[in-house]
Amino acid sequence: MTLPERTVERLSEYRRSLLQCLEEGKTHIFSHELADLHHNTAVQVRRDIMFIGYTSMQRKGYDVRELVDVIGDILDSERGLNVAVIGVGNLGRAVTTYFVGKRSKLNIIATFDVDTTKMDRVISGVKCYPLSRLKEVVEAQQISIAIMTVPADSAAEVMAQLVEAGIKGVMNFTTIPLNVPPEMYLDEYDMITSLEKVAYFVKSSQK
Amino acid sequence: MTLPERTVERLSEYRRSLLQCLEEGKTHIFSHELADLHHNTAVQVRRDIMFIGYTSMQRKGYDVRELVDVIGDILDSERGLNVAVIGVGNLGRAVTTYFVGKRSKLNIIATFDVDTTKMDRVISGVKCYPLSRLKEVVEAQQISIAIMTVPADSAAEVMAQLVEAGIKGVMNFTTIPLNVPPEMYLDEYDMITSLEKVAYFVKSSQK
DNA sequence: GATTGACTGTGATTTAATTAACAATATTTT
DNA sequence: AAAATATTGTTAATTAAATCACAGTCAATC
Repeated sequence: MTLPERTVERLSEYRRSLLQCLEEGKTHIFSHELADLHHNTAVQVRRDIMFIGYTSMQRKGYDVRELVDVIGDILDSERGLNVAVIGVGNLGRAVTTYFVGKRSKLNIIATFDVDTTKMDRVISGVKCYPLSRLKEVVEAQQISIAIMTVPADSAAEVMAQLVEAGIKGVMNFTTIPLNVPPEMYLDEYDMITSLEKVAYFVKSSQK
Repeated sequence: MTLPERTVERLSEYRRSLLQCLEEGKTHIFSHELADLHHNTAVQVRRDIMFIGYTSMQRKGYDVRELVDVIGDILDSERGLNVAVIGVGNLGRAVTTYFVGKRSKLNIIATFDVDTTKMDRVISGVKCYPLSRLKEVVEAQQISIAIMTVPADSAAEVMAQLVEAGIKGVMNFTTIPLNVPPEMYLDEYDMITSLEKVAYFVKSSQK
């Protein structure tokens, strides 16, 4: 059984808040509290939690620790997954520093770039390799996920190399939509679209 | 009438491809061609275009130029909207350079940061102001949209200042969900969630 | 000039996601 | 210990989004 996409997203977000709760020493949390933290309703929270089959201490709210663990069982792979960032521009650097240090089963363990002057640079402890060594490094280090932050004009070509290298899932931040074979999971995010959407709704609300 | 959120997103994406077509001298495009460019179906494209009330030259496909203009009428504000980037870290810089130069009715015209050593630095032609001058600059330059790229721990406080300054729409890239008054439009994007989602679907597909 | 083929535009249907409604349960209050 | 309260888990209803199915149109072909 695979969960609805939106539920997966929300679980990831809930977990972040729950970990925060743990740090603050909060051991139990009600559905409406979790909802309030996420522009969300209590019913939605309960529904999401129902999907993963966890059930609470009735009337005391959810046990934060347990819930974190159950979400972990769902979202994380047992041994963790290795991730590479492709393209060490501003965005690539931002993403890399963003992730490193976040406790997680996802480890960014390599970055790649065509620009050989960037080789062996280390960003937040992560080493940069030449793109030509992609396949070799991906195989040696068992990297299964790639984050694409290359310029739009090289995206298609680089994508082909990722497929060839055996990457299983891609997070695409370039502004052009990419095509991938069906067995590969692809998620795309386009900042310009997001901003245009904000602009549209701002505009609509004003008149 | 406001359009469905997803339609708005897709229109923004279509426009990008259409502009690309124009550059290549392609004057007409079929719904299925546009669909193929966007992991999408021809019906969905036609439905989206139907929403904006444009109708094609039957049988020749859509007139690319006209369609770009119609989408512009929908998405863009007449005089354009001014945008500020709040937080000049890696991500803030990436976003800024990303946007500048893209022909668009959205102009990033200022960045803000608390770190005063960054003042008067210019990123891709955009000047950096101290956060303390937010309200003043926002009013003087009629900035209506903010892109939040500050560290998580200062996000809530900065958000309050944005509200106070009269910002109408916010694109939030910090990892904590923000609360805004109902008249303000907020869109949030969380890279960690996206990546965890990719990991989940990679994991699910493998067993 | 009838017939075919290639598209578009759109009502009807299906599927996915959210929300409402409420029974069940545990806790506190009276 | 009965009544009131707060909260969950879940079925049913609703809404939003995507897809199907097909009539209508134009241009090309027979």
